[in-house]
Amino acid sequence: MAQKIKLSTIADALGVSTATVSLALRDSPLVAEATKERIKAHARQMGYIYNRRAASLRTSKSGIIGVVVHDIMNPFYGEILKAIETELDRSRHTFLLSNHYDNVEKQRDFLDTLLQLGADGVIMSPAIGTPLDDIDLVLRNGLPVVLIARSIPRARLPVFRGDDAFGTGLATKHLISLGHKRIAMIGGTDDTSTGRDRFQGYLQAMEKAELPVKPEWRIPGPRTKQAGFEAASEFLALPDKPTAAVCWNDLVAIGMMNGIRRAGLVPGIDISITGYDDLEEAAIATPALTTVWNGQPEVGRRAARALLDRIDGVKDQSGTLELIRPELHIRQSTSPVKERN
Amino acid sequence: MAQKIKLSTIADALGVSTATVSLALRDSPLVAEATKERIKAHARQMGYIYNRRAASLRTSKSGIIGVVVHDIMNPFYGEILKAIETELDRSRHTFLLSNHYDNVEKQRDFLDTLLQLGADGVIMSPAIGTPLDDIDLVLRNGLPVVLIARSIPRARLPVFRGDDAFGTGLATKHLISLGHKRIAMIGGTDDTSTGRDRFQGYLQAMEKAELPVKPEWRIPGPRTKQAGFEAASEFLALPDKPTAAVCWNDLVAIGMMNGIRRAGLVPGIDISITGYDDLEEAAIATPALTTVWNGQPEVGRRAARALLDRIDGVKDQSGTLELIRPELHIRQSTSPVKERN
DNA sequence: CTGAAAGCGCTTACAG
DNA sequence: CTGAAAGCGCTTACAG
Repeated sequence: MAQKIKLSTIADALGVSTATVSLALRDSPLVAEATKERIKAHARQMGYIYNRRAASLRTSKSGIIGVVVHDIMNPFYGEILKAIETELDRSRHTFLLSNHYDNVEKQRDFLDTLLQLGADGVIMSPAIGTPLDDIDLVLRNGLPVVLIARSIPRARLPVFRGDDAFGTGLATKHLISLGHKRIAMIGGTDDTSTGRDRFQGYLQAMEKAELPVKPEWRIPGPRTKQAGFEAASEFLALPDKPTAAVCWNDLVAIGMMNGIRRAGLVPGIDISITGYDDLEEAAIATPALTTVWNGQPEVGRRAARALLDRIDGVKDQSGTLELIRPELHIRQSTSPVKERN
Repeated sequence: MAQKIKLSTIADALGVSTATVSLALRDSPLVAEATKERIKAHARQMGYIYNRRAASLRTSKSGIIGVVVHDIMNPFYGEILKAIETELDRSRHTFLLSNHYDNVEKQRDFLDTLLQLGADGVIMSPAIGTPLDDIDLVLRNGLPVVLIARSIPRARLPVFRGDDAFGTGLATKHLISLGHKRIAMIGGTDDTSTGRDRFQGYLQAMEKAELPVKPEWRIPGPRTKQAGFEAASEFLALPDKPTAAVCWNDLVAIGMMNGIRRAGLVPGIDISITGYDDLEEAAIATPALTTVWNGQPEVGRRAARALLDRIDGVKDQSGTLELIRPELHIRQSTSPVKERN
């Protein structure tokens, strides 16, 4: 590997100062056009590599934005990340990604790394049980935070997420309108705002229709395809078996449809199923999944925009809560009730 | 936000030098135990944040390892990433992730960022058409590179991937052993080593069994569920319709099974299907997918290990090619041929 | 339009 | 075991 080229190498070679080279490479109007061209050409030819650590040490801006979510392999987050990536690319920020797997320690390590690297901001879907102290530490050190998908109780932070109660309400009412009376709610946890809200939306819709809700009809827990698949047998063994299920998300719904089919029943005909999120996969599942669009691209885009605005000092909207309004997408996994004994 | 705490703040407060503080915080044996404790306690109490850019500027180590793949939303890469993450966490490296979407420019931008940040190494599944020059630039600047999943022709780099030709050979032979004679190969591109190898494995198995291969039976392109779903109708419209399909990967296979079911046929009975990769999802698809295990955890683990060894100067194994031996996992999506019409 | 100089916050020889 | 000093490679007032 050749001798390291730095600003002073170029400055010396061309007989100018490092200040001029620095300015020229960043296209400053302070440098004469001809000088600029000469410097840029030489830098290119020498294979000069800009040292961002040095610049960052001096300016205390790093161009790094951190993003932490539960698990990037979950397509729900994947779809949000794609939107964030698109926004950040446009602003030439580098984004540093991490999973916390709902492990508060792991999340804290990552936030620490961001602080050490002098990150410009962080977008996070907070781990279950994130203490306010962890957020305070970050804010005290001047790192702006924007939340996605989940809120943290009592934290004054901008948050972008869907209106979960409204969403499961839509799904539940849809099933009720198809004549279903015994409707289960499968998956999710009451440890997150999302979990509580989705369950509430279902409960309220049932109550409003004056339909009874048996405690056994709530099978909490499942959040993945695998878990949804396993929950199918539990569901099918329920006494006074429900004819429909509102699922926590599309993954659980798709897993459950697979499980139902394995048991010899036809999902969408024998049992109606709704999902949540409207992942790309929902439309090509068989039967195509009736689900609630949860605005992933909107969440990602707006969160990234809000953070960038904040970094650029455009505005400080701490405490903003933007609920994206979900939409019901009706497909083939729900159909009029067909009473079976 | 409070005054920034730095080494000298602590040094001044305790009446020692910054050198001592620096050493103490890194637990150097050069500092007396009592002094160390005093310094650490004070640092903790003051909320000191280590400035990694400053340290990195001085030491020219950053603790950052870059990882670029085609698309992290693809669970094949997701499963590899999980293994890499586990290895790197252990060594306290931060990993910087990016998708290149097979866009050479985007990949180059990312490599550039890594160079600017003084990354310690990079693990990449190179974009289609990656020029040797891009790799040379990175190597010339002292950044070690390890490849996963795909090779770059003529690049002397360690690469970790599955033995693709052997793998599709396994799948094809399995179908032949079930009596299938007309077997299609769906998806993948001949623009990557992987694509060429998988097609070759299929071809060779067919030839060895003296079965004819019609050009129409090769439907190149699909690599996602969506595309596999769409390819189903193309497949079903084939003249002299095949009774089985070797699919590029599990995503294509699962998409195709959905498409076949939509057309009123039963995948696994009417048409036998094989996947590739053995994603977690393969086992819970319905029917459960017969597929080829492609060693994602092994690929990730070994690639990370190799890079870390390289960084620690343990060894330089440029040119190593580690082919992980695939295994056939037989499930319900393949069954003895049942001639129709 | 250009240059000389200071400083960002660390770590590393070197001296004691 | 501890300290004084130099230097990593930039950028930013400031002066001209």
